[in-house]
Amino acid sequence: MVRRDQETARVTADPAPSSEPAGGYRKGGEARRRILEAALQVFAAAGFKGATTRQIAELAGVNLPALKYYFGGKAGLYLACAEEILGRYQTRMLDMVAGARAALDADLSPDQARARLKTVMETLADMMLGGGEAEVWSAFMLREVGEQGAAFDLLYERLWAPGVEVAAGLIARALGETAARPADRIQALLLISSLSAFGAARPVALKLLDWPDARGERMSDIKAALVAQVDRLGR
Amino acid sequence: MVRRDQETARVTADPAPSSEPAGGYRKGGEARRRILEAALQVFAAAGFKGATTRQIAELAGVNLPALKYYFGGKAGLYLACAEEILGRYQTRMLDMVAGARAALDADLSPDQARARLKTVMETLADMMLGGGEAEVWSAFMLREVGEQGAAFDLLYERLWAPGVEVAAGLIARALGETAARPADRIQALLLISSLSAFGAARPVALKLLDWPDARGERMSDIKAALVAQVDRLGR
DNA sequence: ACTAAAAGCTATCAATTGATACATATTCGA
DNA sequence: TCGAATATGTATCAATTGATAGCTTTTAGT
Repeated sequence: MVRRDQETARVTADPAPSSEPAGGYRKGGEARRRILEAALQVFAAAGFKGATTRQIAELAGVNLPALKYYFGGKAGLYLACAEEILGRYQTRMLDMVAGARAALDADLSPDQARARLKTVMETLADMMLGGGEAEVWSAFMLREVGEQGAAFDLLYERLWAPGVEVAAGLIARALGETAARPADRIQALLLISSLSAFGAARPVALKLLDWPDARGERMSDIKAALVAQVDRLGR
Repeated sequence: MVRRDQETARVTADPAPSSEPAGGYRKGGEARRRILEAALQVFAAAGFKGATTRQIAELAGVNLPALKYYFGGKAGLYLACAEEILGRYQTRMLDMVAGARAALDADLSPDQARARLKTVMETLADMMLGGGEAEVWSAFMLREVGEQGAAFDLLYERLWAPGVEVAAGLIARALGETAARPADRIQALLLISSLSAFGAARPVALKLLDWPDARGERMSDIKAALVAQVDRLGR
């Protein structure tokens, strides 16, 4: 599977404005946004290879060459999706992560660290499982984790590694340690990965629990279980 | 994506012996096994749609029509893989699961239940992460969980549901309950899903921990974290 | 050794898919 | 209003892919 880089692809292409078109035309940016939104959904549902450009174009309500025009091709569109997700995720999580980092740099008590970790996990659960648009982002990222695709490094450096590191730091502080040990990182990884029970494995989980969905009261049950796990860390 | 049923596919085909060929020819069964083995690996790595029949044929060292000859087509081969996995998994886990069930039916003490759950998790970790052939099976199943493909029902009924149910039963008993409550099932799901940190998300985990692999001493660290989680259940 | 069944192989087809050449339409600054 | 930049559309290509028709080779029973 050859995935040409977005830049490389656009060298052979003609006028394609990969970033936002300069002028701000009436319909131009609109089509670009619709394509990106459609691509997010289709890529999330089918992965890079499974998604077809025709599917995306149809869902976006544009014709096929529009994808090349705006993103240089399928690979460029995929990368643009990853960057879009990165931006949106950071917008949502930045305050919380920055707050946790600052608190860790200052003197955060073990109990405070534990409380913060609970909040982080609840927010993460809301985002990844809550039925909002972030659910699509999570599905996209989950595929990328498995496929080791073109966006892996980007998402790893900017999202996953910082996220796990903060969680590991909070765990370490909750246990009264000065810095995160490998065991803390393992616990952080296990904790975050357990969310996949209702993410990637949701069909199994819902069927097994005889739930129609994972909203409302049932979401509260999930969060309660997560909080309980945090509560018991190191005790 | 149209996936014809294996049987349907074989109606139009000619002499294809989907189950083991009658006679027991010298080379016949050998080729069939090689195809199945190759298909397991390729499907696990690329998913149903991502895998190509040519890839499988090449890895198996056979020509393309051999796939149709023995399995009726790509869809039939996929189903055969699922059944093969089911069989192999059950062979490995049956004793443990049956033992746990029997113990639950008899009077198992909370501490005994907890110890048994630890063993189950360690065995599961060895299978899913230990680098053996079962790792390929796990990858195959993980894709099926996400894609909700043709083998979903089969694997759910015969593998996932019984497995989670046993784990939930052990958790319930460990907590001194008489039967598994929904919260116990949730905990069981979270516990098992956390293994995906070193399954589907292994590249991320290894990079983050700066590990070359997850074997030997490092596997012990993972198991220790899992056992610790079980140890803290309900405490 | 002979025959029919079983197994294996080459060549090719039709459908799908990503890409793009090329024509047309729209927008906006002058 | 004119023209260049921008945007959208149609038609088509070449590569990939699953499938299979038809031929050859091997095997097992006699």
